[in-house]
Amino acid sequence: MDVEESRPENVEDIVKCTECSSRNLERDTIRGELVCNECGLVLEEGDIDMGAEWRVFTPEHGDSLARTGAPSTYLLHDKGLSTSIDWQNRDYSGKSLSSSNRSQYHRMRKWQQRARVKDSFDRNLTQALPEIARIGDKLGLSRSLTEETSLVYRKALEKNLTRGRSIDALVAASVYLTCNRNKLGRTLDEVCGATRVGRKELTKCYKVLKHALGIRMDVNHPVDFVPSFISKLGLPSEVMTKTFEILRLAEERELTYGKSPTGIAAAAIYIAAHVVGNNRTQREIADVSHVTEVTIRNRYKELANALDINMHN
DNA sequence: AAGACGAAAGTGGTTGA
DNA sequence: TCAACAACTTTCGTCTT
Repeated sequence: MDVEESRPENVEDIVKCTECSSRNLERDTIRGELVCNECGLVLEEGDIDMGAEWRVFTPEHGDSLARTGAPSTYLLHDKGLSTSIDWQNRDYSGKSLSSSNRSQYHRMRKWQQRARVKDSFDRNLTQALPEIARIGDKLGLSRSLTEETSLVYRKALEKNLTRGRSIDALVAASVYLTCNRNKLGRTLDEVCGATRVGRKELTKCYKVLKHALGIRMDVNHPVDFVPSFISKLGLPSEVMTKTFEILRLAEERELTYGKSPTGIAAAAIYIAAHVVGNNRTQREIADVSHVTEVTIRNRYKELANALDINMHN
């Protein structure tokens, strides 16, 4: 019943040495270790030194050395770098402003707004960037990836690719391109499903984008999809290792050319799962890989025959 | 009953004239 | 731009476990 007991031990909880039970412990902030002074056992390591790396003699001195602010980000149309003027009519100490000052601030705010979203470029971005963030969230993409996506989108804007195209479609294409470039193994349909954009429009935009930005993309390989599929199927890493082995052989023997990489990946996983004894049905694998059972069947027969793999065990 | 299998017909993308 | 083509899908009846 004691909740405190089940709580995972954190650094501050360690009060006794596990070796000699001494309470004479010392935290070495330079090395980031918690050391027992009696027997020398290191109880914790890899602790992060939160201190500044400079020495400060007066408070003003400290302020002058600090160089952090809010992080710059491509996800805000002005990269979060522009000044914002508070809407409250108070000065820095919280006192109300005089009426003449108030009208002055009103004018300043107005011009600030105009300067911030100054042209169609920025207006476009203020629409597109939240959409990128939204899609990224839906697809479970990392922060750095959405940042990269917005960078791609900015470049697309600079090349005037929006003319005659919807912002949403271009955003979706940017997301898909960034995913591909980083070998995330996201399928076209997944990206499609996270947006309001049709499949056809997306592929069209994607091609234009790729061409305009001069990005040479090596074709997707089956291996790129494996980690994502494996985790969706809840299969152990053992199966992943086996799958990679199968795929390596398959590429060597040129069994993969002209075939859909997702189909090959799905088939290899199907084989690997059986070999390892952690079976999944064709249906289950078909669902996560977005290919049909028939395709998995055709591919896995080919692979198993060519690589001489016995499935029945 | 569930899963695997394979035939047949249809669809969308690529290629080459 | 069009036809030919391979890969893939959908559908469905049959076989196996």
